[in-house]
Amino acid sequence: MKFSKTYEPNQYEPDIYALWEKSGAFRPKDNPDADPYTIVMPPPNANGNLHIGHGLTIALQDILIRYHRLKGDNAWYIPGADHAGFETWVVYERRLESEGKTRFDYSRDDLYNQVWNFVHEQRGNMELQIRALGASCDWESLTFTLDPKVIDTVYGTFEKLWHDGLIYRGEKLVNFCTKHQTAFADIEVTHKDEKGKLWQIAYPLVKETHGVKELIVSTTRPETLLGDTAVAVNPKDDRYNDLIGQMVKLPLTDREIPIIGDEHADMEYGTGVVKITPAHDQNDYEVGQRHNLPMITVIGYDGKMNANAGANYEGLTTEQARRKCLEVLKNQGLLRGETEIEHSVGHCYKCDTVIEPLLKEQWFINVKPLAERAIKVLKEGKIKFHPASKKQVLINYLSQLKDWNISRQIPWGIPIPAFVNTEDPTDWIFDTRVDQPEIKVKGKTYRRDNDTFDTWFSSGQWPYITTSSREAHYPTSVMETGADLLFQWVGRMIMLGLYVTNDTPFKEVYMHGMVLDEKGQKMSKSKGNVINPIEVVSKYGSDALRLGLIASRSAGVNQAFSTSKVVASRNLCNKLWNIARLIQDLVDKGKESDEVVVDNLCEDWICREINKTSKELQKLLEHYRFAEAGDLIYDLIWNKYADWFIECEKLWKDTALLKSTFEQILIMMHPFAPFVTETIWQTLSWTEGMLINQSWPIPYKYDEAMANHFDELIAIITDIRSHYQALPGAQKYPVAFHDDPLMYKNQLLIQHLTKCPCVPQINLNEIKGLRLAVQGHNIYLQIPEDIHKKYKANLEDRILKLGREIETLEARLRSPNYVQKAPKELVEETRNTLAEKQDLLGKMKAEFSYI
RNA sequence: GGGCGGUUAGCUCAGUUGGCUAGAGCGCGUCUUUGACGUAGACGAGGUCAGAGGUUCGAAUCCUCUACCGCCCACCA
Repeated sequence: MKFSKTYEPNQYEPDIYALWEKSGAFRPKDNPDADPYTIVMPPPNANGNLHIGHGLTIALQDILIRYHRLKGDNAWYIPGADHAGFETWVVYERRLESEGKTRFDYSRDDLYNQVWNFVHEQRGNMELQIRALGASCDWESLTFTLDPKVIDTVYGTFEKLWHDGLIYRGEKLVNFCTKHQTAFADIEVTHKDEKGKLWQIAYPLVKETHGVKELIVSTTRPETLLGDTAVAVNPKDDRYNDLIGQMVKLPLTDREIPIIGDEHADMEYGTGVVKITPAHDQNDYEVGQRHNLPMITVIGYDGKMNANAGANYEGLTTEQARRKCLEVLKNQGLLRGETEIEHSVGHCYKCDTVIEPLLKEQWFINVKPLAERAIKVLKEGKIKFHPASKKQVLINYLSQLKDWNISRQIPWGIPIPAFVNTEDPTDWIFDTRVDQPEIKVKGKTYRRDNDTFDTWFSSGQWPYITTSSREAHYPTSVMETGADLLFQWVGRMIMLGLYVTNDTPFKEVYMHGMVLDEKGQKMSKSKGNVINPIEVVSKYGSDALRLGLIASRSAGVNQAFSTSKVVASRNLCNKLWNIARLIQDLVDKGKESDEVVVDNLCEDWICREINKTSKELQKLLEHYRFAEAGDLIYDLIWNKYADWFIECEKLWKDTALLKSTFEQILIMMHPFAPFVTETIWQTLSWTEGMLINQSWPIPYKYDEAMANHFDELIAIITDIRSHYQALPGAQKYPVAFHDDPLMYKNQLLIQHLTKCPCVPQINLNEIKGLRLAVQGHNIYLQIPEDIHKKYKANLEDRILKLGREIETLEARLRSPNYVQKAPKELVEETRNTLAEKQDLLGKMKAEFSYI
């Protein structure tokens, strides 16, 4: 294979990935002397396409995994696929709808099988996309969330919770979507602030007391009046507390309901009287529990008023019922006013239907003991968070967490392994024979619960399920996922992990923010601003996407996608490619020598820079500072290696060192740009094996003084170039020096890098021309006097600038506080710098006066 | 109502424990057809680090307040 002029990612990426995969490079090495390093991939939806967020998540995880693999750890990156219960079900139900069918046309088992086939038709796509992103994951360990081992573990956990009394079945108010016909956990409900109305309605007292004839309640939902079973006042409220125990006539009905005293009634709000509808409002439900109030359900699961609402209202939607109630109340003179308010309304996160709190029998987890344990562990600092602030946010959330409803009324998911006695609805048993609608136990018939688990109940167990075949890999090293999943997923993994394994599921958590569109807007299909990562890959390459995504991005912060960053990254890959092309060329033409000898300034210097970068890179990656790490390697490759070292080596042509340094650079760059680095490795004539399997570089030996000298040379050369650019005309003038060993030894190099005509050594009495403003050197551009005069303004600027710098330093040293209190080295350094600058200024001024 | 985060160059953003001349990419200006790369090279311009106060020898960085902008949680009838 040869190096083409530009790097064409598409030409190599699929083959390179196949090479890795076939060779088994993604499998953990299981080396007994090495440390395990484990990342579990948050499983993408099995039947979905990857979005740009997956691009980021895989980039971050794969950088860590490849880095640790190079460091010699037993790196294990475990891929997954999520059956995504509700998400997938919504997609499938839409498809049924388009065929004119509904879920009620089939049995649950039928539907399950249909969706199973649907998902398996789609599934390969997602996996191909993960490959295109370069994820070096162990495909043999791929776990699908409906694999038998997952279901077994989930059932085991359910059983354990059952036996420990942490699972209960109860009729409670649940968040119900009347379109999707299923309940949700609290966290799945999207709350939106909306404009609404607050109506005041009079409830007449049955018996006038102390001159009070009626109570006025305020409500945003007049239609629920039909289900009221009390009105509440605050027991401390002197206006009303002597009415407690009296009855009011419930308008629109012939019922009489009691006035009760309860703290829930806020004296400050409205009239201080609140209607209580235990069957349709969470607060009222709790009031109802405290006061043993009857619960009257007036809204059915279809979202329409039911028979309890009375013949006038039955069959109406809540919206229609609301209008009718208001109209009748108005006619009866009981509607006493309305005010505009803004209040928060729960919506289904998929279809936006208003979530109806409805009474339903469901399985709940008593989360309190689980949450308390998680809080304890978090407070002890057992799990490190990035960003750190997320830890407290999670603790706050867990502290107020309510019991978790894990039942879902959808057929796609893990069936709940519970059966009820057909003769006795309170007799539930645990049994895993969920493929049978009915079972017989001890002569009694039990019917299967047709509900499935909340997907997060199984995902919450992901770390110990996926690592079960290699126990040393649990707890996993780091959980890298989106910041939006802190409560939904991370919190639950911690709770369930502690409960089932007595250990935290991971040692650290890294959370990335959302990738927004270029304008900083959230991406969504409806806005049409979605960026497809695979399109970016095919246009710029997988590495460019990866580098572009991690650039300038810090933990937990939402940030816009930037095409210009992807382009810059693509250019970097091309740069690396061309460095390879040049080095290969030099190697081909050079003589055989494999001994690495560091004998030029630039060589000491590049060895030092590589060592420094390697050390710093390790530190940054261990602290999850991906963007800074990316910048650092960029700077090494482009600004140091290519711009200085390679330029110098065009003269020295030390092929052994070129080979060695370039290999080190490829290794360090590999986690960030796996494809181009491996492609280069496979293309170079002398490299063996695969880059992915190499070891992190060992530091070079070099001479620090030599490296420092090269820094001086850089300053000198830069100054010369700067003058060439600023001087009138395009003429390049000789660079003369006096009493300057560095210059003496590097004449050739200076000529090569500045294109100056010559580098003469001169005597003291020959000094003339323009002194370079480089401390500790006597270097002069030999420019004619007339040019020198024309250039006067520029020189004055330089002298003034130097003067300002000196003033700053002097002011600092004038302060006795600074001299006494600042660290000694710092003060010493300031003094030295000042002296050098003063010396230089003196010389420049003296020489300037000749003009 | 509670909590979290942001405000740094024209744009998008970095800036770890306070330290000397505040960085990057893109954009901008001038120059360069040097056989690795024009997806390039060289040089350069551009910042009162939102505002006010405080701590400190020293603050973009720590503390307090203010303004504006986001996000999350919460049962406000």
